Formats: sequence, C-alpha cells, structure tokens
Amino acid sequence: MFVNRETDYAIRIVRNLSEDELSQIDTISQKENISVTMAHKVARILKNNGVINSKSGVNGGYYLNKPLSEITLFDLYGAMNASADINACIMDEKLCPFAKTPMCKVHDELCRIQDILHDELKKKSISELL
Amino acid sequence: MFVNRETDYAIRIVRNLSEDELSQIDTISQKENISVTMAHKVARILKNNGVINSKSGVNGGYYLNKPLSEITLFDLYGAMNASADINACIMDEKLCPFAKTPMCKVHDELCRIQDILHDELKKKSISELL
DNA sequence: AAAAAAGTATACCATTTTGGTATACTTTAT
DNA sequence: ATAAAGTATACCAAAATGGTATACTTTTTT
Repeated sequence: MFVNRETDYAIRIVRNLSEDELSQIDTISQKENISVTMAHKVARILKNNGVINSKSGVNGGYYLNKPLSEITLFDLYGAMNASADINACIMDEKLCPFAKTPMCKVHDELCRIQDILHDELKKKSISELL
Repeated sequence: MFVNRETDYAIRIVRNLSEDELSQIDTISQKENISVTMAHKVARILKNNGVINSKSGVNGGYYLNKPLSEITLFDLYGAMNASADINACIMDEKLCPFAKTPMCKVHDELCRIQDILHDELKKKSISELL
C-alpha cells in the first residue's frame, strides 16, 4: 500500500495540532482512534524528522512550528517513508538496466506519473483535511 | 514501493509481445535483463490474469489478444497486485474509524489522489513505452 | 523534595510482502 | 522419441509492516 498505516496515523495526528497550543498524545489517540503506544511512536518519528515539535513534562505536548496550512501530505509522507519514489528504478538507477543507454521509456513514464502524484501530495495542506 | 519489481518486469515483458507473433520467454528475458525463472513466473501470472496469452510446445510462446496500444499500465498493475488502492482505508472501510459518520476528509482526499493516479496509469498504453 | 504528567528511546515481536530459485511437470511440433 | 516451450508448486531468505513492552528523561506542581 502506497500510504501505509503509520503514514495514515501521521496525517490524523498532525491535523490535531496547532502553533498556539500544546496537544497531548493521549487526547489525540482517543479522538483519532489510534492506540496510544502507536500514536507515541508516530509522533516521535514526526518530531525526529522536524515536522512537529514538542515540550516535555507536565503540561507538555506536541505543537507546530508553522501553520497547519503550510504542512502538506508530501511533508508527512516524506517523514514517514524512506523514499517517496514509486519505482525502485527511480531511486536507484543501478536497478534499471536501461537507465542510461540509450534511455528507458518505462523509467521516463514512471517518473512523469510520480511527478504528478507528488504534485498532488504537495498541493494539499493538512488544514484542508479537518 | 508502489511499483514493485515484479510489476516492473511485467511492463518490460509485455512491451515485447504482439498480436501476430509468438515471443519466447528466453529471448525476452535476455533482452530485458530479467532472470529467466523470474520472467517465467511473471508471464504465468499475467496469463492467469487474462492479460496475455500463450501457446505451449515447440515454436510456442506468448502473444497478445488485443493490440499493445490497448493494454495500459493500469491493466498490468491490476494483474500483478492484489489491490490498486493507495490506502487500506479505501480498500476496507472497517479500517477507517470515520468512514461513515460523518465523513473522513483524509479518506476523501486520498480517494481523489488515487483517482488521479489511476487515470494516469490508464492513459498510458504499453505501446508508448517501446 | 516528591509526585505526576508528558514526551523519548530502545528493543522486541509476529506476520506479511518481496524478490527470487528449484524442481518437476505438460503440451506440441518435428 | 526428442526437444522446445509453457505450467505448477513449493520453497527460501530478507525486508517491511504493524504493533507492543519496558524503561527512561524532562518539567511542572504541590
């Protein structure tokens, strides 16, 4: 599946955050029906990849550094997945016997479709998914 | 990866077939740099899913029932993958806690993007990838 | 200082998917 | 009969997926 479970959870967690207040994982996990341990895991990954921020301790929680309207599906996809490429030959040309000489039409076409897909993921901000 | 190795092989195998002549796996596997056992495996899957046809025995081989220009990337993707859905919540609404009541914007948006992706896969015929 | 709330880190687990190979057929033209 | 070609089944190792468990550290409040 292109969008795996953790990426799905990431979207639903982030749409509960804002710049001006701290939100707790416990609350979000209830609201979005995600197990609390899984929600912790996903939030930590998002933080380690710079998509969200946090404050530890009592009254702590997660928050955003920029408005929700400036975070896209592509940002979340990138944070949760090793690669956003749709085919291995795009990521690693060694896998494509025709990458260079003279040229692989399959590779070209998949690149084109990937661009369209990425554009769509970039177009949509998470604030539009509330 | 959205397009896995076997699906990639499927595209490169099919683009070597035609309606009017029989092509042998051995030849194709050399031409496309795919191991002969893997090429056999993929060809068999394609045949079992009705995308290509074959004739056994000496001078046998694989062939097409309709022109290459009428076979799309979507056809091959469908034959090689259990589902063409980009998110589990699209395939199985039980996985989406908000599928129905009242409605999940994430689900809706992913459906929209999936439609765009599928349209692109349907637009392109394999004859354009020679 | 102690307790409580909240995030952080690491590690582990079972299951499924992926990518691939091996072996042994069956079918058909020569 | 033989050889060429597709067909079927089964197996395998490695990686990805989806998830849990345990044990921190950090910070506020009392």
